[in-house]
Amino acid sequence: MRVSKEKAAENRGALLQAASRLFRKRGIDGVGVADIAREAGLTHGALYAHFPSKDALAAEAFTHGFEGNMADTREWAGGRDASFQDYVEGLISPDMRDKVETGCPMTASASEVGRQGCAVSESFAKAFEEMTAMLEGSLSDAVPAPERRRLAIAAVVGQIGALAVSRAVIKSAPSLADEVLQAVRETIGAAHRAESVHRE
Amino acid sequence: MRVSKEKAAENRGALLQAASRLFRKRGIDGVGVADIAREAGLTHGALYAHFPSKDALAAEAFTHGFEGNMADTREWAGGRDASFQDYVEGLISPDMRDKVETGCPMTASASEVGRQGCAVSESFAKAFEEMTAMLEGSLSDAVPAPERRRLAIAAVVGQIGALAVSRAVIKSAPSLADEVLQAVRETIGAAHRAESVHRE
DNA sequence: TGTACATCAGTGAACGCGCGTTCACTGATGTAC
DNA sequence: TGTACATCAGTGAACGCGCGTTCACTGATGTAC
Repeated sequence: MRVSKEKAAENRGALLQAASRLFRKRGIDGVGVADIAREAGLTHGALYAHFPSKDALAAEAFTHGFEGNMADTREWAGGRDASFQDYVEGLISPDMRDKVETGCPMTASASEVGRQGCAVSESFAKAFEEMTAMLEGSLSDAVPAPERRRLAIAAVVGQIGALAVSRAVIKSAPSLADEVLQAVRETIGAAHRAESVHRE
Repeated sequence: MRVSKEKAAENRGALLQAASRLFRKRGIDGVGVADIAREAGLTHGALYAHFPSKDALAAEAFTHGFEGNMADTREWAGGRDASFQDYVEGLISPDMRDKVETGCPMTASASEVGRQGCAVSESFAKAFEEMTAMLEGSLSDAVPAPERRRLAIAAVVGQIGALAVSRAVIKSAPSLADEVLQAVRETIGAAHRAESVHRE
């Protein structure tokens, strides 16, 4: 039965939200379109009125999840006027590791994206650039411009790698899971300090 | 029909080899047991004479692939008496990114392992420790002992993260794919230099 | 060494199930008069 | 504003297919005598 434009837009949003959450939790290959539709309170047929295929949904859901996560991060950072070091401490932490379903989709799906279609790869690349720009902006003038981008890229990669590894080993080696996060935080901190020009 | 002990052991090895290669290429959820058996020249039923379940096979295949990759790396490193910097340059490179099927299983499956069973997590943790120990051993006395392990962990995480990100964006942003590798290499290099004690 | 037979690696059909996608249909919405 | 009707979001059965796993069976291997 037909539904109002507002309701249709709302349903589309619910599908994106459900897809985004489930893909992060169980992986893109680990979730079926029926699961997504059910969580959004619809049937699987309705999904195809909004998205041409699962792959197209995956790409949009990736962007949707990333934008939501970026908004949360910006709010968190804005409240404390976050420095680069604040970002590194906040993003590469046990809290972030345990927040899979609402956390960063790049981290949740890093090693799967290369096997998905081109649309998902594009969503990932855009998200990576946006995250990098945010971190780059948090670096002070003490770090010369070219090294700013380099450090920002390394921090984002460090977050993605550290959270993925920490999640991978937490079932069998919980203390290693925490050690990994700390090691990456400290190493990025050391590189940050090394690249800073101190003139007094 | 029954088969000689030697042939059975050989078939088991072929199953592990096929599983290991396919899991790296298409992901654990992206490969069926029939695909694996077919590549090993057997039928899917035979697989269950060697492994109790797909999950158990995945854990063994992970270790198998990792051991093979470690042997290759040790041979490569032994030939040139590799330093920490050599490892970083060699492991975080476009060559390694393009070598998915025979490359490091940790890198190929990083974000999927957390969703697999405990056996796979254990294989991952063991592999991570082994890789870390190898890199730690490559660091000279110029770096104090506690920082050696920290740098080694960061380098392994850096490799896993950098290759995963590079593979994720290569379809849509090839130049970013290379930039990421270089940025991580240089940042680990900077941290390495910063942690080295220079007494003259 | 030769024979009888238990073992078991491997086969292939079958199990129930969930997958992504399609499609004829429904009926409230939105529009044209 | 009231009525007639085209639109189309959503339903649910059905499509063909592949999934992981089980199992009765085969027949060469390995062993006991």
